[in-house]
Amino acid sequence: MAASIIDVARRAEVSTATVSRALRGLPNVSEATRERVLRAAEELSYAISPHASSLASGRTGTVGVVLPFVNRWFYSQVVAGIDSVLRANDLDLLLYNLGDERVHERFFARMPLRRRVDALIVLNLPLSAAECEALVSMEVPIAVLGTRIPGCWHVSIDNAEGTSTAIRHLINLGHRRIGMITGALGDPRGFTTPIVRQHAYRTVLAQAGIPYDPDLEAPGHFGIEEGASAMARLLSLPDPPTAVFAESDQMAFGALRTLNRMGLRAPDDVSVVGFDDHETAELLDLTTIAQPVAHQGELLARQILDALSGASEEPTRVVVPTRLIVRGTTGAARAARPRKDHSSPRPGPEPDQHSRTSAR
Amino acid sequence: MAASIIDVARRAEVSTATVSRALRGLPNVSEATRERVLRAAEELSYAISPHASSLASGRTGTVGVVLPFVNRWFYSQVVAGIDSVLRANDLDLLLYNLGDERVHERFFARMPLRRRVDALIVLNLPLSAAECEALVSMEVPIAVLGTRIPGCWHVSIDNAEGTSTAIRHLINLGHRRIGMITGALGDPRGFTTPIVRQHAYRTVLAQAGIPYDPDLEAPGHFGIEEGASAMARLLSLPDPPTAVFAESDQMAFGALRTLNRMGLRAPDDVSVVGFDDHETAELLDLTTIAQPVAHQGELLARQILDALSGASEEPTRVVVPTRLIVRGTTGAARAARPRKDHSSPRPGPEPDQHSRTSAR
DNA sequence: TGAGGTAATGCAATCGTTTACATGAAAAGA
DNA sequence: TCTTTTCATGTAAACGATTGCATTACCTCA
Repeated sequence: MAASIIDVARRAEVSTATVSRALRGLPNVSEATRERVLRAAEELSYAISPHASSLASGRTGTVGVVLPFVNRWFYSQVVAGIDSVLRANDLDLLLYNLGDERVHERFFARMPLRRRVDALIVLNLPLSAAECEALVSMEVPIAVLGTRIPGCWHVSIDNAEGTSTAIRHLINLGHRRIGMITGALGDPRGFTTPIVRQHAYRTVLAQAGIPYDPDLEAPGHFGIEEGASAMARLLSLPDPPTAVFAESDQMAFGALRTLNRMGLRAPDDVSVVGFDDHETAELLDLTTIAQPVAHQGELLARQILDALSGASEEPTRVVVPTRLIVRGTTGAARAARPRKDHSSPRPGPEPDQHSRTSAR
Repeated sequence: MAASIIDVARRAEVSTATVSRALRGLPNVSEATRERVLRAAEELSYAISPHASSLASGRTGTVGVVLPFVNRWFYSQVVAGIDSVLRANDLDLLLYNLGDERVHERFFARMPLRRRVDALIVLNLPLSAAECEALVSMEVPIAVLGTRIPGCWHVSIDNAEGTSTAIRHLINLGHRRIGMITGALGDPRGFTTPIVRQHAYRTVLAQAGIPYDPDLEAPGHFGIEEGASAMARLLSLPDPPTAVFAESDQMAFGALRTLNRMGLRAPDDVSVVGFDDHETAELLDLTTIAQPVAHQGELLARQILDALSGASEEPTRVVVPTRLIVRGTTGAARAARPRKDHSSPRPGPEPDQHSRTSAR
């Protein structure tokens, strides 16, 4: 049906080898023949068979992208970034959405990307050692966002730094009772980002001489609803926080909604800081730690291009900066206790003893 | 390096044909041999070469998804829906993001999906007749969301109905000066959805005996920012609207922000209705027309499965219902004029003469 | 016992390229 | 003028499956 390279060769009166070379712009083809071939291909509306080509050449022209949730703002943004640079280099993008645990397992049981892609981009996936091993054994370049896999290319933000900045911002405002709405900490699969952030949170508090209180860490699974209930939990504490750091804007949104529904206001009653600078953060006037999302996708794709072209032999690791964006949901701690005062009157404000820098 | 079917055949002491059949679970293979083959494959950690397989069989096991913006909430949601059912049927998803005009053109110039996918899913893309033709000429089943392409499978919402419902809701609340923040109407590429909605908007107004005023239609390009400035434009009219219908929640968000910044409030000063029921719509208490987004993706994928399995010969067309969700941004029209009253005192309220139903 | 049927397997052509190598002609150098 | 180079092109062997068409062995039934 569809024309094959043989038809083109016949029509241009050359061999298939020449057609192949001419069409791919390889050298050692005379201008005259090249043109003849191009014309023939055009006339037959010839389309190369990518599969035959891959089979023969061993290249697939395809990059696999594996991630947990396409439909979340963050990931879709990263994918867009990846797509833009991949596309510009004529690479196809094969998407694997492994949010569902079953799908995840099945993926690693069957490794459907084996021999199907020239490279792999892994976004923030929680992986067991065996799973990392499985990916690495595909023997293609791999670029990873967030997590670390030995021998792979890396892009990430400095989560510890970002988190510290957020917490220090709150401390500088005089807050001492600071809650954190954590990400998927309970998740048995173990995303690493939340762990790093939690650690930074604790460290900064410790540095500021603020005692650690496990009750102030409430899990929300990066969702709006979960963020909302996490906030509800925090507010129901005998000694509720005067400020809350949510490690994603979405959870912060949920938190704000809870405040609203309880008749409280940010920052008057509780200050709230998010993470990401989600597109609606500005809308809700949310103070947040911004990270360049789509840009990270572009960087990942660039790394892949480098790896593929052999431009740089050794995998690189790039850390992109975060930035504190102060908006309307954070403010100075009030001297008084927020509303619900059961017990334990708080000791005086005594601000800023340890903390110094706040943001860049 | 990697084991091929020949190695497996040798090890299991059968022919490659038998290996192929055994591995794919075809009949006419004795239990004993099948097991032997399976074991051999396992031991060699054999992975089939998808390209060789495609080349020989003519099937690719891949579905192409072509869309304008992966990073917008709506599309990422649809993609997630598609992915879930495709994945469950072992089909791969090749993503094509054609937001950029250049990329779009290049796509149609080179048709990189030709011979590369078993089927195509097209999301809401503005296509010229020639482009439709080009897609159809790929001779694979095509499922389309939103737009219409003759001979293809279709999923869509009833845009006219959804819009009418929104507008009638406002009319029933007593509004007579109703603005619309339209989508990509100015876009030379011509998305069809905005056109349908605009038409419905005009029709309902006409039915209600409300005179048409072109100034009340402000373009926002489905973006928050654009929605915001569209609202600003509407408010700066000599006789500004008392209610505004934005044909996407994102634009409605922008509109709300503008209201906020100008010190106005919904619904007290202006009622606002959105479209989509975006995840943050509830957060902002936005009245909106809800549509089942991920579900539409699933439907598209199912259509493709039907087409591929030959289950149903004729392409089908499914229209999924929308639903008015009344939240806090819409309210009864005030008798008085909103703030800015330059000229033309409005005639009395005279509500609901024509309109009847509001929602289901 | 032999014809006919069926289930399991093998043979070999095919899918449509790429690419190492061979070939020949023309250009360059001696 | 006679080697060498260099460049354009062709030949044919991969690449790694799938599948139509035998072939074989074993049943079944008359």
